[in-house]
Amino acid sequence: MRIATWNINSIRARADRALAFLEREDVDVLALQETKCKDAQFPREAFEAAGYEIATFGFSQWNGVAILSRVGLDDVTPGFDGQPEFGETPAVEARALGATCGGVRVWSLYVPHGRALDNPHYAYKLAWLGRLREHAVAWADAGDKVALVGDWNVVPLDTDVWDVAAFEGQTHVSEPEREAFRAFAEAGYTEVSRQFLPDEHRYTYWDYQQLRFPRNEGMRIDFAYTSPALTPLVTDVRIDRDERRGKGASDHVPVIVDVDTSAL
DNA sequence: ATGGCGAGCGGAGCTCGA
Repeated sequence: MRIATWNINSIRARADRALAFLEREDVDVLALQETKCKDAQFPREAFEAAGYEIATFGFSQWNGVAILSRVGLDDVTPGFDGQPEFGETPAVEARALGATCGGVRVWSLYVPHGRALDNPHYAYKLAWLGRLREHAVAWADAGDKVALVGDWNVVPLDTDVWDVAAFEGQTHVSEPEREAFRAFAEAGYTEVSRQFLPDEHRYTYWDYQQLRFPRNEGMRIDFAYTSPALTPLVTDVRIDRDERRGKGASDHVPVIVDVDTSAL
């Protein structure tokens, strides 16, 4: 089974690219982030015609997550219990969606950005990751095969960005964020993109501005954490860097995880 | 060259992103 995760930066602007990607890479399950639409606005028809079931979770033009699957889509869960809220009128944002696909519990995650170290969004980000980790521990203890995939908005290592000094004092590289990210590994999860692609300066995101992609000045912020029961079944991970090329690309590229489900 | 912000909303210029 092939699972992919992709911050697509608007599904309506890039439905064609998503369809081409699914076909090109023969993807079974696609976790999307930043769909940027309400559930009713999601362009379902083209994906259904291609053989996918669709679960969406979106309230507005902000955030939004979805899961497409052609290997089953069960127990769909918008958000996780106790998910921290944000906003003037605090509310759960559309940043997490769980579904069971072909024996694997997949969570499409769009971790809050943080905005700045002194911004309330930063505390929100840390609380959000902390609460998710509590669930992750319980799922691992239960022996579940869990894939926590998405845009984590954390740069775990200095070598996951072209010039870490340029990010001094900013979000994504701060120690509390890195600690919150590592906490999943300490809970027994394995970030399998690192396992299969350990080389430095291998990015999943390049800003639209300042020729970041042509200069290969990017960041590695999209990851796939697998639970102890799932990790041994992962046979390969790839980053589809070519998806960043050309007109109309998202600023993120897909991360592709292959799972041996022959025993499931 | 793989390219110089992009998307949504709304109908200009703002918010958000990382």
